[in-house]
Amino acid sequence: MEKVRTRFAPSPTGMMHVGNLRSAIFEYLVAKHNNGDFILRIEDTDQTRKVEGAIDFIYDTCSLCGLSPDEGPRNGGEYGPYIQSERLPLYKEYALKLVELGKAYYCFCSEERLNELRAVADTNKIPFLYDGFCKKYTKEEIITKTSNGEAYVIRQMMPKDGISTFIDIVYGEISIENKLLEDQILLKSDGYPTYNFANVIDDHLMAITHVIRGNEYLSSTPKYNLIYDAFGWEKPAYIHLPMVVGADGQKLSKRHGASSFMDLYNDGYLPAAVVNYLAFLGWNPETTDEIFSLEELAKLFTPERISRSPAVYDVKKLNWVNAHYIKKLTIDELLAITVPHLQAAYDLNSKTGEWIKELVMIYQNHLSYGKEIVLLTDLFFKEHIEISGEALEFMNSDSSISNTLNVFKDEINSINSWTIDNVNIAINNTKEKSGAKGKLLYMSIRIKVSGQMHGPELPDTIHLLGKEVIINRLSK
RNA sequence: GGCCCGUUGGUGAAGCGGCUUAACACACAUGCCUUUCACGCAUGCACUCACGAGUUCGAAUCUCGUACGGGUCACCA
Repeated sequence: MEKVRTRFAPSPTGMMHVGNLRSAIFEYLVAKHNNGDFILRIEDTDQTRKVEGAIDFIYDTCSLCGLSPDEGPRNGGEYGPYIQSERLPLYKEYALKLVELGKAYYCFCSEERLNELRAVADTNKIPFLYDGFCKKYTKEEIITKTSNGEAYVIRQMMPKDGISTFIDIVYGEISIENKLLEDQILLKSDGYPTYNFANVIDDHLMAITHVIRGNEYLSSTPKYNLIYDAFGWEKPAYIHLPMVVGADGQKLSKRHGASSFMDLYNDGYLPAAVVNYLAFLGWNPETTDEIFSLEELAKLFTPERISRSPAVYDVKKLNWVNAHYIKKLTIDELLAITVPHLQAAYDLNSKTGEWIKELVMIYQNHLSYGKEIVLLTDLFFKEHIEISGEALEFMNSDSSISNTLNVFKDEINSINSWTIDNVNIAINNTKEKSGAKGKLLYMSIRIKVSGQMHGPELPDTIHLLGKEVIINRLSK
């Protein structure tokens, strides 16, 4: 059997969006499930949108996520080059071949004429399709025009009747009437190919067996198939992925929060957790388990189980998955994703390394992502804490509370050696001397010293806060 | 507007003609655990699968229509 080859083909336009990453994951998974190769190809045919450094970004994201390409611009391979701007002569050669085959033609139409055509279509409320005006030129006319330096593009010549049908592994049989297909541009006037052309040429030349991409390409796939047919090439298997949308059902974009992978990474999300979560966007294994490593996913992954309906990118679920991974982290790994955020937000100069370590540790089970540590621990860095809302209500709910807190303050004061055990003894003594117990004892103290109703173990919290701060807060 | 795709609970999502009295997870509620909250554990939570019709002994599952949502119609990918 021929070796399975998939490709991730991003355009280097900046950030790597979670939607792109998710495509890359699926592409990687299909390849690895079949012991195949995963290829990285850079589609930089739009010179106006090119962003410097974007290729590094793509590589960094892939390597953080464990999606290392078997072939690509940095590591090479026998099908290179893997950057489309370095393959320009190839596209021209194939475009010209297509002209010779009568499946493409030169077009000299100006932008003005095209705009007029569009305006007419618009007022008539019909879809705009290029009218094929330039098909009329003879070979001689074309030679004259081009040697005069007239700008031209090369357009694909579409059949005017019949129906094109293809099978998509996810969506099944898709049929589209040929008369709806536009004579799309293959080669732009700047000599660069369009995506529509370069993509097909490269997929074939690079021996890609499975084309995996977003379902926005579903309706244009027949156009690509026509190119394969014109050259007599074998067509790849198609796997179109359901779109990733935000909670409002709209296509995922900036306003849905941190949807660039690097933003997530910088906020202390773990790549393994993000990959795990993203793999479940529009796919699931038959089991009900949800936590899998990349290797496990590769074993399990079958494109037949990809869903057809849009997948909702849900940060709450991501948080849950990420929290799951955080709970398994070693202390050093945990420090790595939290301490930089603490440093950025608070003055840590007066704190010892031990203290910071203890702080981070008691929050390990409470953390959804690294940066959240800043939100959760502000009670350790604030000069004044405020008691309000439900917490204030609780403090006013029983007249015995202020006496309990006074007793507790005395107990804290009498501690000589500041240890968690001694803090515990102080709490126990307070219970005996004041008669307060359970919630009335613990919650009162918790609120008074932290201002919050939830948090890690109370003795741990008190110990970390320090005797001086505790006395201070109990005195207010 | 034409064409293509989708529509299961508060949310995400299984289900692919009888094994479904519709998984599982998040959220929520209750109980247990912990001398407190949380964590963890247990239990509960869709008399029903957008709506209408049809096929069938039998439909969330197949067909058609309607409604709603999305995608696509660039010298962008």
